[in-house]
Amino acid sequence: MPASAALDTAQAARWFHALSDETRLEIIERLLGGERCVCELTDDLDAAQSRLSFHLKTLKDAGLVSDRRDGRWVYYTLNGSTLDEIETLVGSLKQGVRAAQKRGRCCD
Amino acid sequence: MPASAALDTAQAARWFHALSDETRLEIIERLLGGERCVCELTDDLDAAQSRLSFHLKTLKDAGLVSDRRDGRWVYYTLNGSTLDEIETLVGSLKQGVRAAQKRGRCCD
DNA sequence: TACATCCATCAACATTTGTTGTTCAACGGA
DNA sequence: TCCGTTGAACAACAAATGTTGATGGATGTA
Repeated sequence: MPASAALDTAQAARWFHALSDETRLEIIERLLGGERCVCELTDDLDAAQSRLSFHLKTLKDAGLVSDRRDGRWVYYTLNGSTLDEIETLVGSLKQGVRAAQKRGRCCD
Repeated sequence: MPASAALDTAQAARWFHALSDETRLEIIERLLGGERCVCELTDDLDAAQSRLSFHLKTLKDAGLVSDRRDGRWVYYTLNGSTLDEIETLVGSLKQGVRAAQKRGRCCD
């Protein structure tokens, strides 16, 4: 196994892009408190419904949140397993840097 | 102390945005092998120099890489400590989700 | 059935990003 | 000093992204 497995840059870019917007991060912050429906989020964030719908779709397409319909409401939840994968990815980058630093030190 | 300290969404968005582009991720992949000058990167990635300069600036502004001039060359390195911070951030989100799931399970 | 609410989707627009080619400053070698 | 190389910065353009307001489908209630 190589020090850092080849990075799936396309997947990583999708994940990080989903996380790269302040509105979406604020949504995530709210979802840390547990499941929320869109109407709660529009209230909390004082944002137009279509705007939130757009961002929720972005988060959903990236696999960061899941939705569940209950009657008239759609509830969104954070997807823990995707966060796991992202943490693993960042961790492996970190490890790669450490290895590179070690090599740098020994062979300069 | 709240389950998850308030997220610095502006900072987080800056970091994730820097990581949200495939070209930049490929640069990072190369830097995992250690310090590289711009000319090596243009060769490796077969990209225009001004394009790489643009992406390197983005990475540098986000604090993900540092540069060092040596004569005619400028060498870029990954910034391990920023990756640490990002990993911590993702980790704390993850922890937040777990806590939320527990709450969900017990009080439904 | 008629009506209100919740939310996804769409079009139009504004803003932000990324690309390409060019110019210019800094540096080292001849 | 003159010349070639490295890489940052800029302008012009192209493409992607986010915002707003409007529409319509699905659902629950009177």
